[in-house]
Amino acid sequence: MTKRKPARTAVATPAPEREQRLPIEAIRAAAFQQFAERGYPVVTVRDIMKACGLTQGALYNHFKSKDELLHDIIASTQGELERVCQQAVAGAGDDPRAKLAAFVRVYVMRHCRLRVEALVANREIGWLDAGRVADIRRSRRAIRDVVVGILKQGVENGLFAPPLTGGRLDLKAIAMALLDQWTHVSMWYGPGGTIAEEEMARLYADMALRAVGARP
Amino acid sequence: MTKRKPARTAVATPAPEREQRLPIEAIRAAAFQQFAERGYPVVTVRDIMKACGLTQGALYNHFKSKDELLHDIIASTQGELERVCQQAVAGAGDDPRAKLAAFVRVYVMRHCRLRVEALVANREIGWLDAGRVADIRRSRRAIRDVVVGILKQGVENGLFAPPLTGGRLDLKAIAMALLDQWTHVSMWYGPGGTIAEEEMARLYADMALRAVGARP
DNA sequence: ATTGCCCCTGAACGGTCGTTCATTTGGCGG
DNA sequence: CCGCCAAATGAACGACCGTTCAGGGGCAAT
Repeated sequence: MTKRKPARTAVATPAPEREQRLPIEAIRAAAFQQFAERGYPVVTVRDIMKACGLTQGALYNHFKSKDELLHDIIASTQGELERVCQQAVAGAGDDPRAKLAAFVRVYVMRHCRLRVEALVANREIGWLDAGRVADIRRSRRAIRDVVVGILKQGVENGLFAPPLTGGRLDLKAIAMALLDQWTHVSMWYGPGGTIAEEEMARLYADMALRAVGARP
Repeated sequence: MTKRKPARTAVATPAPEREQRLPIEAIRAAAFQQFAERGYPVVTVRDIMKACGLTQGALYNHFKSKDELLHDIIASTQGELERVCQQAVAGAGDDPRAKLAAFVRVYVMRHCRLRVEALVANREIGWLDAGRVADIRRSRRAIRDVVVGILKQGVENGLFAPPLTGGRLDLKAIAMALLDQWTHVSMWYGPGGTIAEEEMARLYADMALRAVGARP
């Protein structure tokens, strides 16, 4: 994100990368990579299109604007995240401890494995104009509410005993704190690290269950 | 951060804001505000200077470049954060539980109170060029190592029993996870919220002590 | 009154940006 | 072999960027 010019790692193939089947998919992939590495506002349309072997003008055969391209790739990532999270919870039985563990496992592993996509979806959302940003925020709130729901169930069943906030129980704040932790794994987890995704997910699940005071 | 043009909230005073004593301080304050609201790359030099009643060229009487301005305000924030964190730990006695609680308290309260500064220091660091980013990263590592040190002491004294990662104890990963949580309070905590800074700090300290398995 | 200095002004410069569009390309059904 | 149309080209456009710089006060010391 530091240098403003593309890194140009190698000059072996004049047509960079291997040919993607659909040009629109190649554009999406190149945009993901470049937005993640250098940030939306400094990545130019020319950069993206050069990275998939086309010229600037060709972008507008597939997207109305650079802004729509960003929304497209963020929305697809965010939508699938919401889907897999809800699916993980739904398939974890009735025990809120199992639900929370399943949620953390899916959420953290996805943020490790799809590091680039998660990074773009979480960091570049602010560049969308007001109209497009609304449904992304809605999806985020939905995910947060899934966590709040699990916590609420656990508290009602007497299985969770989370810390209080000023004498009161604020599950929304706790859910935000936990989600911040899980989300930002994508900022520093690297495949070069010594910890496998599986172990990462386990660590975070353990910490979450302890933080909310889950009965053993 | 969405709109590219300054918000222009009111037109009451043609000279916006009240007069700051030193122009250089006014520039710093305006830059903080604008970078936090809209992001470094889309805030222009003209925007910043207009916000403190000057014209573009005057910036270069105080800073060598826009880049140096960003580094200046980030480095001062980061430096003071490092200072207050180390001071909090030093003045908390020998019990690692008290040290950790004191650290979290200072760190979280600072990220609530100085929301704007924390936001800029954490989000805009990537726009600095490689030379300037180095000492910011060093300071961040130093802060992380303070946390790792507290955890290590607690484990050695048998006062902390943190979760394992693949059979091994990875204090660095745990410290990163906790710091992510504490740092990103500045992303969603607002003075409009119903939770006071004090209670926020207490909540996060409670969660941290539970997460690392502190003995009661 | 004059000097020197600091600070500010605002036009100007060379680039680069997102986007448009007239034109060319290329593959395919007939 | 022809016509067709979606898709790609690359020059062009207007706007705006960070930075420079010659010129112009204002004010303290001389």
